[in-house]
Amino acid sequence: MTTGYEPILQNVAKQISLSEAEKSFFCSLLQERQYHKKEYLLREGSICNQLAFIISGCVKSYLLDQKGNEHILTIAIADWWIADYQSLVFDTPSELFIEAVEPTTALLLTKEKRETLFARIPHFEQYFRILTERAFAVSQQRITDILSLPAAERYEQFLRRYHRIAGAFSQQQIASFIGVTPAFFSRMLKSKRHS
Amino acid sequence: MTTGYEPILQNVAKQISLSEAEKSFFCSLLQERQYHKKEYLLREGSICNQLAFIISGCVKSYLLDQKGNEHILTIAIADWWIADYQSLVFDTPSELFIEAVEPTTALLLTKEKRETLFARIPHFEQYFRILTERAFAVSQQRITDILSLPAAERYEQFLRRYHRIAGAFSQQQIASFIGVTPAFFSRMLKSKRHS
DNA sequence: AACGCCACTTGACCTGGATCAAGTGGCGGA
DNA sequence: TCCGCCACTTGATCCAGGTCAAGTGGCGTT
Repeated sequence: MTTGYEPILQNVAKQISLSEAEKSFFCSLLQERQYHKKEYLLREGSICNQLAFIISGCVKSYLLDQKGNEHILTIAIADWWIADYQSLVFDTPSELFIEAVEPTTALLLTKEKRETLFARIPHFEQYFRILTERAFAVSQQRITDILSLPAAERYEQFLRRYHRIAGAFSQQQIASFIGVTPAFFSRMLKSKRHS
Repeated sequence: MTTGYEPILQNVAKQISLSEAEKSFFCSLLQERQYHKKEYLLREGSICNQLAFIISGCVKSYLLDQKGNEHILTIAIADWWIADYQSLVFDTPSELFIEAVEPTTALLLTKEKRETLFARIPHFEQYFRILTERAFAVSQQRITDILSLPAAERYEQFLRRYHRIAGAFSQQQIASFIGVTPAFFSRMLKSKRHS
């Protein structure tokens, strides 16, 4: 085992405990990959058949609407998994792009290899169950925020939840994440400053 | 075993197979409960410590914003699970109400009993992993819909996904689910009719 | 038959946020 | 040092959808 797998093993260890042999088997299923800034992990139209665990860097998933506007669905940094679950779970062509926001290193786990993993080490079912339950909870919260809060308060929420990484994102990206245009977002910040 | 557990056993059987003893143990953890129309399964402020599997009837989860407007987060009918995952997973007071839309029968599984279930029949980890992955995928889709589609198209999506149960809901509720006011929704339907 | 209730409709007006186009300003490259 | 690019700002105008208040109409009760 090289040391490159330490971050993911630590992440797994927070939920379940594994023998050395199991760790080793798990790591053998992963593939390390580097992405340069703006490189795609997934393109609209293709089927998402893998999950990516971010070792370093930063990644976003987004869709382009009819007018070509970008809407960011998720942001992932080190120690997070990212995938298009819609496509992964239902085996349908993805509507999303997943793209590196900065130079990024990730560990890839294909759908098939994940099945192998579940078959050999059923404990991983628990790991992914817990992870998905959390992701689902966060996703539900995002829906209620969008439905019930004005843009300025959605921005507050964003700052509360992502302040550690807010610096890595341009205003345009943050605007897209909270669901407003860059122009409106700029005005919003201005009105915040003198108040 | 009474026959009241058939629907949930069939639902489980779609994902995992169980021995008779396991089925019996699983059912022993469930509690059946009836709710009349407008009765609450969960109130804002309390901690959600159970999941509900709907046997018959119909249930909605929603939040009330500062102005008292209702925003429906999810709709659940027979054969679906419902809970406030935000509250369940992070042990925080719920911001949601969960309420019966019609007379409803549900099977309740508390958080603690679910843990017991996982400890005794680890296979249930897989069942809940699969369920949660689907729920998460649907939830992500809902976010992209809200971010990228105008109200009329969100209504189309609603009809596509829930047409079997659309009849059970008043216009006000549908309006709330797609995220518009009843007044605007009424106008939207009108303009749809002569076109 | 008359009443009350509740869902829905409709009109007049308002507003958060979008659109489009013209700046400004900082910073990296040759 | 100058240029070009790119992120951000700002102004003018527009529009989807909200708000509020006054109907309409169906249906269950007495």
